[in-house]
Amino acid sequence: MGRAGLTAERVTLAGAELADEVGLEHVTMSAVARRLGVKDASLYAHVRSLEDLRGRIALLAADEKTIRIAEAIAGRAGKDALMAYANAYRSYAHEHPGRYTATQIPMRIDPELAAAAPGPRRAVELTYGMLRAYKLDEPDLTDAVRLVRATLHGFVTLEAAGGFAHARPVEESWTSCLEALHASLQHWPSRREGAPS
Amino acid sequence: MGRAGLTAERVTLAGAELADEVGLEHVTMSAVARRLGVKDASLYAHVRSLEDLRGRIALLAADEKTIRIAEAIAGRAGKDALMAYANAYRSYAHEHPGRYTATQIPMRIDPELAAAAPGPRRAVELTYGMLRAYKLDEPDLTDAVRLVRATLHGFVTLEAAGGFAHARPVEESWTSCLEALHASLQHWPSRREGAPS
DNA sequence: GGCTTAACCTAGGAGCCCTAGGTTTGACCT
DNA sequence: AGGTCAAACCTAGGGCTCCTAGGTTAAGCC
Repeated sequence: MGRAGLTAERVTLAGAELADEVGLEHVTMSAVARRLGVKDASLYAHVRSLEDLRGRIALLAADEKTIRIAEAIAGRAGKDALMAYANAYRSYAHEHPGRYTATQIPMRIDPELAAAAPGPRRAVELTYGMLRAYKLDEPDLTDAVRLVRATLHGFVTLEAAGGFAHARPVEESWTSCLEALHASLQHWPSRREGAPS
Repeated sequence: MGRAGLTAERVTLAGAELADEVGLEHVTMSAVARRLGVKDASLYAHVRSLEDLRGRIALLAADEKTIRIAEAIAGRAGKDALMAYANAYRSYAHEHPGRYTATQIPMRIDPELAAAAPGPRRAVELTYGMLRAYKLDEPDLTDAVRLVRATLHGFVTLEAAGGFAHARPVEESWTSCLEALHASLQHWPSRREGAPS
């Protein structure tokens, strides 16, 4: 039988696809190997361990998500940018639930591997840049970044976990929450006057 | 050898303790059995499966967390109640990280078991009650509940995952975010005038 | 004491992670 | 074209996990 042409990237991608289909917790070495038509032992030439594989999936997801967001907010500012950011964030989580949950694992990733991945670092830069229009100064700016990340992450994960059982359509709560978030940023507590539309 | 006097509750508690010590993903039938001085097969008389055990831990955690919050907000209202609620929420997550992560798992819990546990249902009631002082009407009220839950859950999980690497002390960001959240509730977008202090 | 129930056991199958060491393949070099 | 070498891929197997089936033992009740 011919060989599959495996590589760390291909293994990671197979794992990511599997994660989206069956959930990250069911991503196993054997399952990935089966999907690639290969024995599980063969994967260890490309990936150190299952945990390493999960870390690579997380890094891949971070990169993809960052790119999505960057495209979405390009050329926008203020409220426009916030909405684009949030919607890109949420739609990525919807389309790639397994990859997204991979990003929440406490990062015990190979440091040199993490250093090579631009995703996480760039994501932070994007968020700071997106908030620039609200004219916040440090340390308020960092607090605001954390509020935005917490709100989006929290909403998306609660939604995925089925935490919103009420009759009210989730979609409308989502836009309401974004409006409220925008208002928070505009009238940040420790600040005097308003900010852009 | 004498018998251990196992019961579903004791097994669940052992699992919860283990989860807080080593992380929920390392809570295994064998590990719980070892901790109880019993063979793993013996646990299946009390708990249907590993997933069932995880669900029971989640329910236990939901109950405990709800009680904590209820005690914290008793006799308070408005901003006072919001702060007490949030701090109780976060401190529970800090003290019981394993139990807390159990609450985020997509609930495939035995329905009749879930029906017997008052935690989740009561938690919702508490949150709605806590927000009463902000005088929001449906559907804004539900949206606000969702915003509060998302913000708290998001902040706490990002914090636990080591997502706040910046120099800014997390504690101060936390109070900032709560101030912002309070302001959001006070000036909810679709509403005219302000609300209580 | 006998009976019932439940608590706890041993034995074992199947699947998973990962290591050690062997074989084959493809690409490059002369 | 034939030789070389590193990589890709394999088989074999140990140890751990979840879970089932069926047997034994203790506790409570008449």
